[in-house]
Amino acid sequence: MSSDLTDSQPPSPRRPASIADVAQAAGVSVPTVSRVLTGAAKVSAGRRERVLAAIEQLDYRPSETARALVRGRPTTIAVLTSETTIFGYSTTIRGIELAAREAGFGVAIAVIDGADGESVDRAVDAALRQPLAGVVVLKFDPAGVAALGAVPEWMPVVAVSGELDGRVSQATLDETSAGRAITRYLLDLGHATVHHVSVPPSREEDGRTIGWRAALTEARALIPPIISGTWDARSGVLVGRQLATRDDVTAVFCGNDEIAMGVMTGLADAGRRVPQDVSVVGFDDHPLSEIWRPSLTTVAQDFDDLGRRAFVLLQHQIDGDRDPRASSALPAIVTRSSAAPPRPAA
Amino acid sequence: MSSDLTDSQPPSPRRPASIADVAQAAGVSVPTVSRVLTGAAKVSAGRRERVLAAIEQLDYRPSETARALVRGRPTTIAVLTSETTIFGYSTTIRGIELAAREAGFGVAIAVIDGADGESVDRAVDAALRQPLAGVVVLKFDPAGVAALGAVPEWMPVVAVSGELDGRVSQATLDETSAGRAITRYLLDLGHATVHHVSVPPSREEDGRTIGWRAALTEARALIPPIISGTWDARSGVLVGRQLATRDDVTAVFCGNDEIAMGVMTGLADAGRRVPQDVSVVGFDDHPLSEIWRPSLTTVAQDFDDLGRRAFVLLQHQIDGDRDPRASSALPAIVTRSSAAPPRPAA
DNA sequence: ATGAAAGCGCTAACAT
DNA sequence: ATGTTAGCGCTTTCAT
Repeated sequence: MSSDLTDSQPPSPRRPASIADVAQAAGVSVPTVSRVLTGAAKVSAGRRERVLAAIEQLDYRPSETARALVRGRPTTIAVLTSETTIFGYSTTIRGIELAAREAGFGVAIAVIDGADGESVDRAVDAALRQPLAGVVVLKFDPAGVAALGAVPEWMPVVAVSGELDGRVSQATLDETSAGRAITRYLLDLGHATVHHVSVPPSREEDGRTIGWRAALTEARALIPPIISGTWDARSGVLVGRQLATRDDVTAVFCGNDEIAMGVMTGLADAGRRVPQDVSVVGFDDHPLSEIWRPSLTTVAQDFDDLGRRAFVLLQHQIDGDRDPRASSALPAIVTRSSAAPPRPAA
Repeated sequence: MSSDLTDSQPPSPRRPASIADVAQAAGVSVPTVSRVLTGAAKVSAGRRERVLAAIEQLDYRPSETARALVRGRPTTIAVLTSETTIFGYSTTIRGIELAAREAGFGVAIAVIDGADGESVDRAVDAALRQPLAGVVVLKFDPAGVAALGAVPEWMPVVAVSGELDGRVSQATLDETSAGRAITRYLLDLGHATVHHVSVPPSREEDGRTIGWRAALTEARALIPPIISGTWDARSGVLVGRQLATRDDVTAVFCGNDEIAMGVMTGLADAGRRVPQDVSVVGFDDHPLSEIWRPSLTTVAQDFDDLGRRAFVLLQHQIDGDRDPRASSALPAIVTRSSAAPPRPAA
């Protein structure tokens, strides 16, 4: 006798409907609502209908927090990252998000402002203030490395990229092999050696740099000094202009595609042609690499998949697997037009 | 057969220590432990010491889940977006995150897979399962528009970009004025008219398209049919090749920089020079626009600031302000090298 | 099949 | 300053 459906529009409250609201609206007990929600026990068709209708009408969504409390496990994971706008980062994050959602987890994101202790702690603290089932740390750079160190022992965690550690689960792309392969590719084209413009490394030396050196060593080629770039493509332009002044530079392997584009621009600004005068290759397979002219020969990293694998690893941790696992994949060379055999020496 | 030799630590309980365990170990009441944890009230030095010691000894960590449940005031906001990898989106998200963290809020991110009802509901459900203080919807596209409609009435919400609505708080960039200004710029350069390649609009017609038409109308210029592009720069290449076959096209205004780069590539592939034969301008000021050759004349949108403004608006809503507010800013033209006066007619 | 009661771990309101 | 009493929103006994 209480719930006529006439009061169809409740004065939109500033708070979400609770399970009690639904129970009252449907004229059943709270556990009954819970039962239709979870399917834990049978509910008569009639009551189930009324409950479903009430849920619909009140736009009710169960509170994951309350569920987490009673079930003992949160359903949100956090991604710790220093960057969200760079192609590799954002694509990895998307991969994590997709995989997490399929598994019923939400994703929170915490941006680390810098690699210094205070910035890192602030970001990690901010992230850990919410109930978290686990954390994925994007360890593409020093800030990520620092962040990983600041995550408490007891928190399930997986690192993405970076040096293989063995003490923590890790999803990686085999940059070393890829760097070696693309350097080898340039060498096989006939270049005497390959110059290298690095991106800010997450450790002493990035995998791609290590691979580059390995290929050079194997080929007994001269190992030129590394040129340090930043994440900003504009730094590549400067490097390109520098390189244009040197006759001995015929092939350049850049730490990522943005830098490679910058280098090509700098080279072109100074009148050198790519690939006729200088071959340039990148790393990542940025969406614009194909559009760029000459189109960029590069290494395709499957960041989406990297993110997915990271989440799978994290789920193992969350499910109680204490042993760190590793997941690696081999990036593939994408041959386009920015690399060619060197011109015969004058 | 009971215990391994390695059982050096206190009998590691299968469950983490609770506040009750700490209270018991310290010989105080549960609220007292809570008080030293939160600092909500004074605790005598002696008891505080014992509590701290017990916490240390039991390796106790407060359950964020329980805290979240009891506090009621959520400290997380969610960002609903269909994209995380496109420059404008990811930069806006970063702006939101930074502003939110400064204010003590965490940021969850929910990706909308498509504009259809089911995808939208899934994303909104995923986001709303955790306690949320509010939601920011990135309404750059149809999926965002749909998502905004799926957010419950009672939830504080702000829309970013899109058509001005008045029924919801909204942070925007004045695309219409900007589109009009850059079209005007091309007209003033001497072009008879300006062709327009649009990006997928969030409504019938994007602000930049409206501005473009307005400028053309004001100048009594011919209004050519709109060419529809996608978010993929490669579609721009195709458009560019098409355009290259037409003698009447001397100026092209593209809906974003990636498309503009694609169009320039298509034009160049077909032997047309930019800006000598055709002027091309973009929208957004993508980081690579400056590196591109010829460097791209475009409209700089301050997405970071857009994100910040969105959060400020959301905080008003969260603080109880029921009235929708609007925050707008005017993007600025960045003059570079991809636009020039038309060649005198043959 | 259903409701009443208990309790997850914590903080807040109310006592003292 | 400290303990006692109530919940937060939900699931899970345990009766019926």
